Amino acid sequence: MLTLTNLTLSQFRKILKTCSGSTIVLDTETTGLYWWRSKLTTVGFHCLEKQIEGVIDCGFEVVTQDDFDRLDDFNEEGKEAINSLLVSGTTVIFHNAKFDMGMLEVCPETTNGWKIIDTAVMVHLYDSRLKKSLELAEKELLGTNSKRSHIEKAPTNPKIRKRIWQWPPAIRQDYCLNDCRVTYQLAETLFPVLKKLGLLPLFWKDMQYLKQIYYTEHLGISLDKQFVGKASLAMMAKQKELEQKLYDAIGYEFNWRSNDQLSKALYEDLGIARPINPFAATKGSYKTKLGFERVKELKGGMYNKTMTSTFLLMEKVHHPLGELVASLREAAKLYKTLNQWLDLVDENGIIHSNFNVTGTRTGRLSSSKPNLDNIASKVRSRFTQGLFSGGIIRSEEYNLRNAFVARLGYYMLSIDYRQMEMRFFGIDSGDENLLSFLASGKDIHLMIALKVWGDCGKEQNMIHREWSKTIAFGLIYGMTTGSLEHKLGMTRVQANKVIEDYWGAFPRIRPWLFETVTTCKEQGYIRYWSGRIWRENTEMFMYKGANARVQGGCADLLSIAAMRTHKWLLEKGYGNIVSYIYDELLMEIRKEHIEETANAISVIMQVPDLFELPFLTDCSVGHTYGDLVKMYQDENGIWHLPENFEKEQSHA
DNA sequence: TACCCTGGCGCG
DNA sequence: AAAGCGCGCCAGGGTA
Repeated sequence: MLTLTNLTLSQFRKILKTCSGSTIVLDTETTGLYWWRSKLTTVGFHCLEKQIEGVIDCGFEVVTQDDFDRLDDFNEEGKEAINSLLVSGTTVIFHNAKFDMGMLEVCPETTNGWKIIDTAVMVHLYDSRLKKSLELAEKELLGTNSKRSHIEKAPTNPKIRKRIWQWPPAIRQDYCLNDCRVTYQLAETLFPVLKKLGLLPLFWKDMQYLKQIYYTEHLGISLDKQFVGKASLAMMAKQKELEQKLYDAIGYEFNWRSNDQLSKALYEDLGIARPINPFAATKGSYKTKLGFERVKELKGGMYNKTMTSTFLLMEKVHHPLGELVASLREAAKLYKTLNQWLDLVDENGIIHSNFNVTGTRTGRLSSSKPNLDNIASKVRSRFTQGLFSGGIIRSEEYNLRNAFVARLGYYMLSIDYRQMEMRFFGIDSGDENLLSFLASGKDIHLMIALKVWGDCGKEQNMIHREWSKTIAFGLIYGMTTGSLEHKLGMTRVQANKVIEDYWGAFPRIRPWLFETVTTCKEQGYIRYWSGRIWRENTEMFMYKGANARVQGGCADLLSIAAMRTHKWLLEKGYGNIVSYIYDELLMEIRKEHIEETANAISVIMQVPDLFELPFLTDCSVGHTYGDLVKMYQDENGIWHLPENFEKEQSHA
């Protein structure tokens, strides 16, 4: 193997050209972790076939702003070289492809059709429990730790040791080359393993999906900075006001974020009676979902120490300060979220969230920097345990989804699945009752709610429906009677009745769960409909496989629907997907094509070729992610813009 | 100082 | 150790 360091750009181009059509590894060293604002210091490559590896480097330690600015030429030329030399027939291996591709500004989708292999995704498909950093993947799968010797050569100052861009170029280049070699070894090791496990079709699907997600991340989503600024000020004022109220009530100032201090203030200094913690340590025997009798002393429990969760404060303490603390926490949290967005927005007002393919145990995407999956909606949850999510509508500046707006000439179009997990559970378990409920279009949660609690008036029924929903998932995924008892403030007898009603409604729950655990016990993993595997070796956690095959199965379904949607949108030129939120695709669509798109994508998302039962959707439209209004579906199932849509929207 | 863990809370 | 599941982010508090 010929190793070449300190390459000039023209040497680099020449060698890269000789590797065209082969399999190569590319790795970059950069000034940070954000592809859209960090800069390249180093690019390494490794090609076993041609017995050559090499690295180009900016050639200096990047310390000052001046140094940072000096990187521009190197970046421009380096990107140009890679862009022009990657051609169809070449396979490029990366560890975390989206990042390196972002730094290099290349993607086979938009350039010359070369092929991607991402070793981080390989690791994830092999065993989603493993850490995906190159260092830990190497340790786990190759049994070596080659980074160590390189890091030891780096400057000893702990700050600089973490900043590769400040390392001497020679050490940095060796480090980068080493990463390339390790990445190659990972690919070489894992490829036959994935093949043997029958995971290659899924792997290639994920590589295709990766390119699409790369596209989505680069397009980004437009942030309304004016709204964010306004809301941020409002939150700050609200926080100050509520803080003062709390201090006045307690009688002194303290750090309310510290649960130790808050607990002391409430229960000691103010003398509020300490609540009995419903989630405290449980003793003795209880029945598991599968009917096993388990005798055990469970240590700890939730909220056992400080008893300051909103749930306890509001539902058990019943003191006005509970509401105050909850509102204070909310304002503070929203304030921090808004400020994070201002930090993460690019110079064009665009937010580039990361949609991580390797982030979850089950195969779902996760979103980070910022997380677009958990943005507070206009409906405020009241209970932290998720038992009740209806009721309180947030005022405009509290609805943070208002911050994400459609670009000029576009509307936001959201299409989500109706009862996706219930539907999937019905299919996966083959539960006849559930399937017929779903096929009939009946509101299963409401029906169960009426059966359990009776008709208590429309408003109360809707609350019961929310409870019913949570309980349904809880029971599918292994919630015990004790937990249900406490959460709903029921007696054991009542809780048992609720459970019996559910098991009566969905008789396949228990056998399906049992089969999942048995399969996992036999082979160490379970396999979803999509072919993805979920591993678990510890028997007492195998019940989690039930959730995994539903949650992960839905995720793989959505990824297929999303790829078909993306393709359709590109062909039509009507707009783009801007976010993927578990059971929902958020799109930005040209105003004049909303109805056509809603109808076409609804059908596409049903994936009628994959399952007996179509996955029905709901469509909503708006100017922002926060003001989506449900579209109207006529008797023929055709979607239309809501009545008076423009009029309603324009007042805002 | 730089981690690591935990609690709290937003979403599906 | 863990018996509804899956995330990410922030802040506090303890430890090396």
